[in-house]
Amino acid sequence: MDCCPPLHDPLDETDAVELAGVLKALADPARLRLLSIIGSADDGWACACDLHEPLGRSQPTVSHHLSTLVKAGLLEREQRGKWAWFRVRADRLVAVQGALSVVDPARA
Amino acid sequence: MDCCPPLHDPLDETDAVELAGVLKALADPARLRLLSIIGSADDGWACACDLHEPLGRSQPTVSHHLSTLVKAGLLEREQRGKWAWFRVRADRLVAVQGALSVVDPARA
DNA sequence: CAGATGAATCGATCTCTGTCAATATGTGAG
DNA sequence: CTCACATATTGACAGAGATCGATTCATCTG
Repeated sequence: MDCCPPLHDPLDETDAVELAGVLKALADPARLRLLSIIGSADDGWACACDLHEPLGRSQPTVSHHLSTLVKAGLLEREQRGKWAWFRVRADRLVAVQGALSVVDPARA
Repeated sequence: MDCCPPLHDPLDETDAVELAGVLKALADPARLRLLSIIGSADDGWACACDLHEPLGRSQPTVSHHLSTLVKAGLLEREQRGKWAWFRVRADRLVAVQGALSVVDPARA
Protein backbone atom coordinates (compact mmCIF):
# COMPACT_ATOMS: atom_id res chain seq x y z
CA MET A 1 0.00 0.00 0.00
CA ASP A 2 2.55 2.56 1.15
CA CYS A 3 5.54 0.67 -0.18
CA CYS A 4 6.57 3.19 -2.80
CA PRO A 5 6.01 6.68 -4.11
CA PRO A 6 3.29 7.35 -6.69
CA LEU A 7 4.22 7.13 -10.35
CA HIS A 8 3.08 9.25 -13.24
CA ASP A 9 1.99 7.76 -16.54
CA PRO A 10 3.32 9.60 -19.59
CA LEU A 11 1.97 7.09 -22.13
CA ASP A 12 -1.82 6.86 -22.17
CA GLU A 13 -3.82 3.91 -23.49
CA THR A 14 -4.60 5.53 -26.84
CA ASP A 15 -0.97 6.27 -27.66
CA ALA A 16 0.01 2.82 -26.44
CA VAL A 17 -2.49 1.14 -28.74
CA GLU A 18 -1.23 3.13 -31.69
CA LEU A 19 2.43 2.39 -31.06
CA ALA A 20 1.62 -1.25 -30.37
CA GLY A 21 -0.10 -1.42 -33.74
CA VAL A 22 3.06 -0.49 -35.61
CA LEU A 23 5.15 -2.79 -33.45
CA LYS A 24 2.74 -5.66 -34.13
CA ALA A 25 3.33 -5.16 -37.83
CA LEU A 26 7.07 -5.41 -37.17
CA ALA A 27 6.88 -8.36 -34.79
CA ASP A 28 6.84 -11.15 -37.34
CA PRO A 29 9.84 -12.94 -38.85
CA ALA A 30 8.41 -12.98 -42.36
CA ARG A 31 7.70 -9.25 -42.30
CA LEU A 32 11.08 -8.37 -40.82
CA ARG A 33 12.75 -10.30 -43.59
CA LEU A 34 10.58 -8.60 -46.17
CA LEU A 35 11.68 -5.21 -44.85
CA SER A 36 15.24 -6.41 -44.82
CA ILE A 37 15.15 -7.66 -48.38
CA ILE A 38 13.33 -4.64 -49.73
CA GLY A 39 15.48 -2.23 -47.74
CA SER A 40 18.65 -3.68 -49.19
CA ALA A 41 17.60 -3.35 -52.82
CA ASP A 42 19.93 -1.17 -54.82
CA ASP A 43 17.59 1.72 -55.43
CA GLY A 44 15.34 0.95 -52.47
CA TRP A 45 12.57 -0.54 -54.62
CA ALA A 46 11.86 -4.26 -54.81
CA CYS A 47 9.45 -6.23 -56.98
CA ALA A 48 6.95 -8.54 -55.24
CA CYS A 49 7.82 -11.23 -57.76
CA ASP A 50 11.27 -11.57 -56.13
CA LEU A 51 9.98 -11.90 -52.57
CA HIS A 52 8.10 -15.22 -52.41
CA GLU A 53 11.04 -17.45 -53.12
CA PRO A 54 13.65 -16.14 -50.62
CA LEU A 55 11.00 -16.10 -47.90
CA GLY A 56 9.91 -19.69 -48.34
CA ARG A 57 6.26 -18.71 -48.01
CA SER A 58 3.41 -19.00 -50.47
CA GLN A 59 2.40 -16.15 -52.73
CA PRO A 60 -0.85 -15.39 -50.86
CA THR A 61 0.99 -15.35 -47.56
CA VAL A 62 3.61 -12.90 -48.82
CA SER A 63 0.90 -10.74 -50.34
CA HIS A 64 -0.86 -10.68 -47.00
CA HIS A 65 2.29 -9.64 -45.16
CA LEU A 66 3.05 -6.93 -47.70
CA SER A 67 -0.46 -5.61 -47.29
CA THR A 68 -0.01 -5.57 -43.51
CA LEU A 69 3.22 -3.60 -43.81
CA VAL A 70 1.66 -1.10 -46.20
CA LYS A 71 -1.33 -0.66 -43.89
CA ALA A 72 1.03 0.00 -40.99
CA GLY A 73 2.77 2.65 -43.08
CA LEU A 74 6.06 0.77 -43.10
CA LEU A 75 6.04 0.08 -46.84
CA GLU A 76 5.15 2.14 -49.86
CA ARG A 77 3.51 0.40 -52.81
CA GLU A 78 3.70 1.26 -56.47
CA GLN A 79 2.13 -0.52 -59.42
CA ARG A 80 4.36 -0.83 -62.50
CA GLY A 81 2.54 -2.60 -65.25
CA LYS A 82 1.54 -5.97 -63.89
CA TRP A 83 4.18 -5.92 -61.17
CA ALA A 84 3.91 -4.47 -57.69
CA TRP A 85 6.97 -2.68 -56.30
CA PHE A 86 7.64 -1.80 -52.70
CA ARG A 87 9.91 0.57 -50.82
CA VAL A 88 10.65 0.87 -47.10
CA ARG A 89 9.28 3.97 -45.39
CA ALA A 90 12.48 4.90 -43.57
CA ASP A 91 10.84 7.85 -41.87
CA ARG A 92 8.34 5.56 -40.21
CA LEU A 93 11.03 3.25 -38.90
CA VAL A 94 12.86 6.26 -37.49
CA ALA A 95 9.63 7.31 -35.81
CA VAL A 96 9.34 3.90 -34.17
CA GLN A 97 12.89 4.18 -32.92
CA GLY A 98 12.05 7.55 -31.48
CA ALA A 99 8.94 6.22 -29.77
CA LEU A 100 11.02 3.56 -28.07
CA SER A 101 13.28 6.31 -26.79
CA VAL A 102 10.28 7.97 -25.25
CA VAL A 103 9.57 4.80 -23.37
CA ASP A 104 13.17 4.88 -22.25
CA PRO A 105 14.12 8.46 -21.38
CA ALA A 106 17.89 8.56 -21.87
CA ARG A 107 18.40 6.59 -18.70
CA ALA A 108 21.30 4.58 -20.08
CA MET B 1 10.54 -13.67 -63.97
CA ASP B 2 13.12 -11.30 -65.40
CA CYS B 3 11.45 -8.19 -64.17
CA CYS B 4 14.10 -7.10 -61.75
CA PRO B 5 17.60 -7.75 -60.51
CA PRO B 6 18.23 -10.37 -57.83
CA LEU B 7 18.16 -9.27 -54.20
CA HIS B 8 20.36 -10.39 -51.38
CA ASP B 9 18.94 -11.27 -47.98
CA PRO B 10 20.94 -9.85 -45.07
CA LEU B 11 18.51 -11.01 -42.35
CA ASP B 12 18.15 -14.79 -42.14
CA GLU B 13 15.19 -16.61 -40.64
CA THR B 14 16.93 -17.31 -37.33
CA ASP B 15 17.83 -13.68 -36.68
CA ALA B 16 14.39 -12.61 -37.82
CA VAL B 17 12.70 -14.96 -35.34
CA GLU B 18 14.85 -13.66 -32.52
CA LEU B 19 14.23 -10.00 -33.28
CA ALA B 20 10.54 -10.69 -33.79
CA GLY B 21 10.45 -12.26 -30.34
CA VAL B 22 11.58 -9.06 -28.65
CA LEU B 23 9.28 -6.96 -30.80
CA LYS B 24 6.35 -9.23 -29.92
CA ALA B 25 7.04 -8.50 -26.27
CA LEU B 26 6.91 -4.79 -27.06
CA ALA B 27 3.85 -4.96 -29.31
CA ASP B 28 1.17 -4.76 -26.65
CA PRO B 29 -0.43 -1.63 -25.19
CA ALA B 30 -0.37 -2.93 -21.63
CA ARG B 31 3.32 -3.78 -21.81
CA LEU B 32 4.26 -0.50 -23.47
CA ARG B 33 2.52 1.35 -20.69
CA LEU B 34 4.26 -0.78 -18.09
CA LEU B 35 7.62 0.14 -19.60
CA SER B 36 6.55 3.74 -19.73
CA ILE B 37 5.47 3.83 -16.11
CA ILE B 38 8.47 1.96 -14.80
CA GLY B 39 10.87 3.92 -16.98
CA SER B 40 9.61 7.20 -15.62
CA ALA B 41 10.06 6.29 -11.97
CA ASP B 42 12.40 8.61 -10.16
CA ASP B 43 15.22 6.18 -9.57
CA GLY B 44 14.22 3.85 -12.38
CA TRP B 45 12.74 1.24 -10.07
CA ALA B 46 9.00 0.69 -9.69
CA CYS B 47 7.04 -1.56 -7.34
CA ALA B 48 4.56 -4.02 -8.86
CA CYS B 49 2.03 -2.92 -6.28
CA ASP B 50 1.74 0.46 -8.04
CA LEU B 51 1.20 -0.95 -11.52
CA HIS B 52 -2.20 -2.70 -11.47
CA GLU B 53 -4.28 0.37 -10.80
CA PRO B 54 -2.98 2.80 -13.47
CA LEU B 55 -3.16 0.04 -16.07
CA GLY B 56 -6.76 -0.90 -15.42
CA ARG B 57 -5.96 -4.59 -15.65
CA SER B 58 -6.27 -7.32 -13.07
CA GLN B 59 -3.36 -8.32 -10.89
CA PRO B 60 -2.78 -11.66 -12.64
CA THR B 61 -2.79 -9.98 -16.03
CA VAL B 62 -0.21 -7.42 -14.95
CA SER B 63 1.90 -10.15 -13.40
CA HIS B 64 1.76 -12.05 -16.68
CA HIS B 65 2.85 -9.03 -18.69
CA LEU B 66 5.69 -8.27 -16.30
CA SER B 67 6.86 -11.85 -16.62
CA THR B 68 6.75 -11.57 -20.41
CA LEU B 69 8.85 -8.42 -20.34
CA VAL B 70 11.38 -9.98 -17.99
CA LYS B 71 11.60 -13.08 -20.18
CA ALA B 72 12.23 -10.88 -23.21
CA GLY B 73 15.03 -9.16 -21.31
CA LEU B 74 13.29 -5.81 -21.35
CA LEU B 75 12.77 -5.64 -17.60
CA GLU B 76 14.92 -6.48 -14.61
CA ARG B 77 13.26 -7.90 -11.53
CA GLU B 78 14.31 -7.58 -7.91
CA GLN B 79 12.58 -8.96 -4.83
CA ARG B 80 12.50 -6.63 -1.83
CA GLY B 81 10.75 -8.27 1.06
CA LYS B 82 7.31 -9.19 -0.15
CA TRP B 83 7.35 -6.67 -2.97
CA ALA B 84 8.64 -7.11 -6.47
CA TRP B 85 10.49 -4.20 -8.06
CA PHE B 86 11.22 -3.71 -11.72
CA ARG B 87 13.58 -1.62 -13.79
CA VAL B 88 13.74 -1.04 -17.54
CA ARG B 89 16.70 -2.60 -19.34
CA ALA B 90 17.67 0.46 -21.33
CA ASP B 91 20.50 -1.37 -23.07
CA ARG B 92 18.03 -3.85 -24.54
CA LEU B 93 15.78 -1.12 -25.86
CA VAL B 94 18.78 0.52 -27.46
CA ALA B 95 19.63 -2.82 -29.03
CA VAL B 96 16.15 -3.04 -30.53
CA GLN B 97 16.51 0.44 -31.94
CA GLY B 98 19.79 -0.60 -33.47
CA ALA B 99 18.26 -3.72 -34.99
CA LEU B 100 15.61 -1.61 -36.68
CA SER B 101 18.41 0.47 -38.16
CA VAL B 102 19.87 -2.66 -39.65
CA VAL B 103 16.60 -3.30 -41.38
CA ASP B 104 16.75 0.27 -42.59
CA PRO B 105 20.33 1.06 -43.63
CA ALA B 106 20.57 4.84 -43.35
CA ARG B 107 18.44 5.25 -46.43
CA ALA B 108 16.65 8.30 -45.10
C1' DC C 1 -10.86 -10.50 -77.69
C1' DA C 2 -8.31 -14.60 -75.72
C1' DG C 3 -4.66 -16.37 -73.24
C1' DA C 4 -1.00 -15.92 -69.88
C1' DT C 5 0.88 -14.17 -65.78
C1' DG C 6 1.40 -11.42 -61.37
C1' DA C 7 -1.02 -10.24 -57.30
C1' DA C 8 -5.03 -9.90 -54.14
C1' DT C 9 -8.99 -12.00 -51.94
C1' DC C 10 -11.62 -15.82 -49.87
C1' DG C 11 -12.37 -19.73 -46.88
C1' DA C 12 -10.58 -22.90 -43.68
C1' DT C 13 -7.56 -24.39 -40.17
C1' DC C 14 -4.44 -24.11 -36.46
C1' DT C 15 -1.85 -21.73 -33.12
C1' DC C 16 -0.94 -18.05 -30.19
C1' DT C 17 -2.21 -14.56 -26.90
C1' DG C 18 -4.67 -11.31 -23.67
C1' DT C 19 -7.79 -11.53 -20.12
C1' DC C 20 -9.95 -12.84 -15.82
C1' DA C 21 -11.54 -15.81 -11.74
C1' DA C 22 -9.84 -19.01 -8.69
C1' DT C 23 -6.14 -20.89 -6.42
C1' DA C 24 -1.41 -21.48 -4.94
C1' DT C 25 3.02 -19.72 -3.32
C1' DG C 26 5.86 -16.84 -0.73
C1' DT C 27 6.99 -13.38 2.73
C1' DG C 28 6.64 -10.41 6.81
C1' DA C 29 4.02 -9.45 11.28
C1' DG C 30 2.31 -10.78 15.62
C1' DC D 1 2.73 -21.09 13.98
C1' DT D 2 -0.82 -18.48 11.99
C1' DC D 3 -2.67 -14.76 9.69
C1' DA D 4 -2.61 -11.16 6.22
C1' DC D 5 -1.04 -9.52 2.12
C1' DA D 6 1.77 -9.35 -2.42
C1' DT D 7 2.72 -11.93 -6.30
C1' DA D 8 2.67 -16.03 -9.32
C1' DT D 9 0.38 -19.97 -11.42
C1' DT D 10 -3.54 -22.48 -13.40
C1' DG D 11 -7.56 -23.14 -16.17
C1' DA D 12 -10.75 -21.42 -19.29
C1' DC D 13 -12.26 -18.69 -22.99
C1' DA D 14 -12.58 -15.39 -26.79
C1' DG D 15 -10.29 -12.99 -30.28
C1' DA D 16 -6.39 -12.30 -33.33
C1' DG D 17 -3.30 -13.83 -36.68
C1' DA D 18 -0.19 -16.89 -39.72
C1' DT D 19 -0.59 -20.02 -43.20
C1' DC D 20 -2.11 -22.33 -47.43
C1' DG D 21 -5.12 -23.94 -51.51
C1' DA D 22 -8.42 -22.28 -54.55
C1' DT D 23 -10.29 -18.59 -56.75
C1' DT D 24 -10.77 -13.99 -58.52
C1' DC D 25 -8.99 -9.69 -60.29
C1' DA D 26 -5.82 -6.93 -63.08
C1' DT D 27 -2.66 -6.17 -66.74
C1' DC D 28 0.15 -7.19 -70.56
C1' DT D 29 0.73 -9.65 -75.11
C1' DG D 30 -0.54 -11.49 -79.43
